[in-house]
Amino acid sequence: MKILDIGEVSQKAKIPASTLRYYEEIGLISSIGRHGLRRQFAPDVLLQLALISMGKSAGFSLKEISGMFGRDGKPDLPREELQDRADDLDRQIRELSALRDTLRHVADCPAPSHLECPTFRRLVGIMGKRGAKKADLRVLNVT
Amino acid sequence: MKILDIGEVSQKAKIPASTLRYYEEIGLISSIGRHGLRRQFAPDVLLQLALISMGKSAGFSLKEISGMFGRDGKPDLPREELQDRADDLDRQIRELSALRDTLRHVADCPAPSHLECPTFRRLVGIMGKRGAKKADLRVLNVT
DNA sequence: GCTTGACCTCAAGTTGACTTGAATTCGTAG
DNA sequence: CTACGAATTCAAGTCAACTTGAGGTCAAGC
Repeated sequence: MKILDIGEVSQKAKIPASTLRYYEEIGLISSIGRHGLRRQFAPDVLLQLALISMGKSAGFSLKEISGMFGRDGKPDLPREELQDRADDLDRQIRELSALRDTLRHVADCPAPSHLECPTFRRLVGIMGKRGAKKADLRVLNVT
Repeated sequence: MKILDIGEVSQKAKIPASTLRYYEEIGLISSIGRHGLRRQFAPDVLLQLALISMGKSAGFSLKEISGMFGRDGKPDLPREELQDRADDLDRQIRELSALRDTLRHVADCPAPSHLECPTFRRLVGIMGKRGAKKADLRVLNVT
């Protein structure tokens, strides 16, 4: 179990040291000791940081992320809540797929205004799956 | 083509009027006139707002979104750039899928610390597709 | 033993995306 | 004609997630 100091973590995870300090400050990750002043981390922190990165790219706040795989990789949340999050992600994945297809269509379609193009409208329409459950509120930023 | 005033747009899109004003201010959408003081919008604005919502949930900034489907639904960006964005989305969709699977696994797996669970590590490992192209930088927040 | 470079702390600053509040202006219903 | 409610402007405030800067500390190499 090789111990990493903050510089190595920063380099391997491509995250500035200041951010790692900040993450520790808010309890998202934790250092395992010091070498002089230097923070030392267990190698697992790299895995945690990967999770954090994914969580962020899914639009979760750092607070939510720390609830999902807290300080030591154990979730604070009940199973049901975790399944709800997963369901959110399914919805979001469908949306992103529609967005991706829309983007590719826009890149190819010669129509002058896409708002008039039926293909475009159909693609965007995929978003139109209504039914605002609690889950959607986060996604739609309706708080 | 029925014209909508800001209240209707706000209600149908579930977006506060203040936000709509803000979006107009930054040139993301545009109103088509006034009725007294009240802003009026073309119905297409609802489609645009759906796109904006998707773009946001994909992690794009409002500035990027307005580059993709600017003020009247026409992209400012060259095709190549749009395809790059779509590629980003593909990557992100893969990540979100991994995250979703990880979440479901965490909800089910009885292991005390997930960092020790091989299934967990494999799932998170999907993220490990390295090769930091310009595109990844945004996703990874390495600017 | 001294220098150097990477790290430290702590407070303050930044950015993006909105929201809030006070004072004002319409248009419609009564 | 007046009251009402829904919108308006504009400046200022908020929040999350970091970043920056000044001034200090340490351990490893020469």
